[in-house]
Amino acid sequence: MAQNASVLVAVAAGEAGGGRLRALRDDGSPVGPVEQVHDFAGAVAARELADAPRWLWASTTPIYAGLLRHGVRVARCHDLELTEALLLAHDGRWGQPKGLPAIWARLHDLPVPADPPPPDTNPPGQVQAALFDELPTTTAFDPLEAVIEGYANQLARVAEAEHVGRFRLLVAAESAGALIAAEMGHDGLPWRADAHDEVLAQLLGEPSAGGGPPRRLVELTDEISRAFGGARVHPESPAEVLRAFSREGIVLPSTRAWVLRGVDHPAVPLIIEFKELYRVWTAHGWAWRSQWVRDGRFHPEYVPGGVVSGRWATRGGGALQIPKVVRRAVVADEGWTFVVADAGQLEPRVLAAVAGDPRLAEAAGAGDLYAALAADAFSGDRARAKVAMLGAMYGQTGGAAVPALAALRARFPIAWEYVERAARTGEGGGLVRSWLGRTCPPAGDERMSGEQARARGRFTRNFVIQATAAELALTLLADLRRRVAGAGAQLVFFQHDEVVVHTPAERAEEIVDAVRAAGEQAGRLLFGESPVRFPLDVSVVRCYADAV
DNA sequence: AGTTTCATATGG
DNA sequence: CTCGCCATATGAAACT
Repeated sequence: MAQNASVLVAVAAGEAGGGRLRALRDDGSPVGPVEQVHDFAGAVAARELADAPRWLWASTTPIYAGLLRHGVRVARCHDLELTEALLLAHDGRWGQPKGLPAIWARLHDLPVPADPPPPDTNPPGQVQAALFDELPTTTAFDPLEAVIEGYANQLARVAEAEHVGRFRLLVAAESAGALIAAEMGHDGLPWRADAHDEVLAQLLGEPSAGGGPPRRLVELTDEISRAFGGARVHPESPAEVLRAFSREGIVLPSTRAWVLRGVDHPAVPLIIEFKELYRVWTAHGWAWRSQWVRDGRFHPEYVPGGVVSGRWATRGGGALQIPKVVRRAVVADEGWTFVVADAGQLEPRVLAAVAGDPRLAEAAGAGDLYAALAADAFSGDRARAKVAMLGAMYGQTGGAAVPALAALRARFPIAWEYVERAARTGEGGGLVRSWLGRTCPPAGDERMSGEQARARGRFTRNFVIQATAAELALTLLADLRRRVAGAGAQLVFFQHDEVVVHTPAERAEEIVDAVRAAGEQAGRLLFGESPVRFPLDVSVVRCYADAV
């Protein structure tokens, strides 16, 4: 590549499919003039084919959705708004407006406009960018110039981060995640209506004609009413269920399933079954499918960085809470298969790595961390080792796990101190960061009561682990995306520590290797030559429900 | 009637 | 074992 070739291209999508582009050097300084194009997607596609630059834009979600609809994909980008959120939080300025107009206004000492509210739940296919409809009308504001200025400013601020190299990795991973989220939402998760119908028919019976409760729910309602002596009870109403029990002399604090399980009454198993089925009917039944599945694909709208810890969220569709039974409907296309990979025991492994506790790291070098932990410090009792580990990461203080926690503390003092320190920082009103530098939001109130402070301590204690786990998963995903692109496979689902690849069946072994390589690479990128391993449980299955 | 909160389920 | 973390989504119940 020629010495002055640009590696970055700043863009601003315009109206009617047009847009403007400007090539930049590595340091963010412009190389050539502003290029005005009428076919924005076409221009991006041509440039991507020529030398695959890093695309610099205000926000991936709206711009890339438009490109994807034109069949255009890119390898790399820098998402200005997501990066701004990371930088503001790193600076203790969580929650300030991060949209392009706000970024620009801060640079020019002008009043900072509020960000537009997130869009309401969109019906599938209607996700549309209105990004540039709501910009200030100031003549000085130019979206493309604002993107370029904002980038130069962000480069300088990133260089001031506490751990610069790590923070750069975080910015890259966050931006790559935004590309992947848009692609996954666009491509969708294979969803077979006939298999879904089979599950629903088996659980619920046939749907009723008027959209009312299906046969099995009607039957259960009758049986429950009979179990209460014949008076009509609506089991979907917790208040009514509590009243029905109290008429029988049974007073309950709630109708939660685990409370009911402790009650000896003929209605209990019926109510529990009703709740499970009612849930499937309302949240993942026929109505859900007609809203979210089209042409054999479920299209959720992922929100990268939507959770404070850096995990993704979704808007609508409940993609991250698909019940296991319903996953029967996720079936690979004919001649295709799924490679499902799950980063097991991710959070304790992350703790071992970030704390640098050699003894815990040794356990985390094993395939089953809890078993290794048990052999080391819990006389082989794996279950006890696991509750102790979870209790330490969540800040458990009471219950049966207390002696196990003491054993953990005695045996792994360095890891223990790492989470304790995070908790103390939170209790004292301080901020904590993930390994790559994602910073937690500040406490809501300046002065915290004792219980509030303890709750805040549990939050910051867990944040340092959960947020680091999220960035390991994101790094893995970004690396995997590069690896699967050449095999004609697609990433179709991602849920915190689990990824599903849809691949031509004959390429499955290649994808399995790619997944394992991505896992190892992600561990190395974050933690260098740490002995901690991040092994993946990998299944090759035609149906998602069959993944182990 | 429309909006907010509660209760309960699901996922990690 | 319901404890301690992060979420979304639904309908019912409680409000304005």
